[in-house]
Amino acid sequence: MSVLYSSPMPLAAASSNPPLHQLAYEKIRDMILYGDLAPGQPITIHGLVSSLGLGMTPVREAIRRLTAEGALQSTDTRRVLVPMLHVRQLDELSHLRLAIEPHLAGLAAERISPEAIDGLEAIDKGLDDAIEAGDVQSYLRLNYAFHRTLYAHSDSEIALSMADALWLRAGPSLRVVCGRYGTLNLPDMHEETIAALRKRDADAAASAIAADIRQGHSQIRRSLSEA
Amino acid sequence: MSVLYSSPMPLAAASSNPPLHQLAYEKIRDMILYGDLAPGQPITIHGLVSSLGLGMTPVREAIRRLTAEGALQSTDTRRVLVPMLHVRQLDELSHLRLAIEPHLAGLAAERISPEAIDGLEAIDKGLDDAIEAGDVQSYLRLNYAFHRTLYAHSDSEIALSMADALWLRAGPSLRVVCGRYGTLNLPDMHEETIAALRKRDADAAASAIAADIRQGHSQIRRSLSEA
DNA sequence: CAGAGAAAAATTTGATCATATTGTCTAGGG
DNA sequence: CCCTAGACAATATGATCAAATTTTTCTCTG
Repeated sequence: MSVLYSSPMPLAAASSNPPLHQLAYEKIRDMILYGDLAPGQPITIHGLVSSLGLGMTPVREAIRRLTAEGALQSTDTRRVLVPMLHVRQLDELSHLRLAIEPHLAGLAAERISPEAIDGLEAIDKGLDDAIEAGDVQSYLRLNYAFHRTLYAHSDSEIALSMADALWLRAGPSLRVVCGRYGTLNLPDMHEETIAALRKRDADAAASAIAADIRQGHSQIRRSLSEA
Repeated sequence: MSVLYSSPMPLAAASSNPPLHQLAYEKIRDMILYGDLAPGQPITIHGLVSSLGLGMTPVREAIRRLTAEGALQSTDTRRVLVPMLHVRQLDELSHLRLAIEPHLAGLAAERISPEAIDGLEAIDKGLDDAIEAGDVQSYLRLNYAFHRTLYAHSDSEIALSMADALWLRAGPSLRVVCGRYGTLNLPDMHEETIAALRKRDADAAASAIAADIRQGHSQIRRSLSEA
């Protein structure tokens, strides 16, 4: 599972701290991000209520939040589903990600510490292992972790939240690609990125991330046009 | 964006159609967008419940949604307030708006119809009147309407929703500027924009909107640094 | 009499509320 | 100055109502 709460107190009684709607949000978001929910799949509140073991209110609030972020879509008949990405929207996503993420990477390059770069390298190492093992779950988690961790060093709150929203929109489709082609032909530009970070070269870092995004999206686009 | 009710019956009885949480969302959003809520002002659920005359559940869901969009901010102590924009975040907003809105304007320029341009011109005319009359409410509404209407022609769902979110973040601060300086020294680049649209000149439209954004933000920045 | 299609019942699902529970802030006593 | 009661606000529950979908039933035609 993911790193949930950083407990300042090592003792018990930490489970009730975060509000349930927050917990529900994180769980559902992860389901979307890591492909447990397929594009086009309808979501029912009751289904989530029973599968998450939470009450109705927190789940509904989490759904509202995710809908606002574009991770879910509510139809005119008040039903909710995982959005299906069309080519048109995928191109939009590419454009927006290219407008935001390289910029974040550039800012991060100017601020990130050597230790944090080591951390990224460790993530990337795990990523390579996951690719070799064909472990799609881990691949998706670590790939996201790499980007998210890097961008977090940009110190740009708002842009970061927009990048998050964009990833949420791309998530389900990424999963579909992996399900179809496996993890083998998923090269990335992470090593180039890390090299740029070590040199504190903002432009190079931005370029590497841009290339990474282009690569990934061309995979998704190919997969989409075949379907 | 809002595919609300495609009424099969053109007659009345449409007041109960949209879900209350949707209604609550729109009302609160407008309060933020048009400056009825000041930056830093704390929000209480009960307050909104009684002032909007709605139940607690719809209001809560609307607040979650707005929080997800960055229009509201929830503290670690479970309290909600209108975010206060700091210079740092304002610069971020500028950068993001400049990355997205000129692009939307350019796309719109390639697609918009002459009739729609006339509509924009009418909005701009109303805007000038509002400025002369010192009517801040109308100014904010019409200024938003001008941009929003233009961008809607870009046919870019996702970017449009991000632009909306950015406006929501900037809204309260814009209002503060107007409250401080009135509407008189609020020049805009709308006429240049309209001219560019008539020529179907995407680049010129994008430049005009970029200039408009820079102007507006320099006003806000000045106001912020004085406070 | 078989089958297409419409009407109606049943079921599923979403929306909302009243209320109980839990957590947070505040003011006064130690 | 710290600590604790109580007032206040947010969170969460489960029940109830309404809308929508699916299934069933019925009728009418070929």
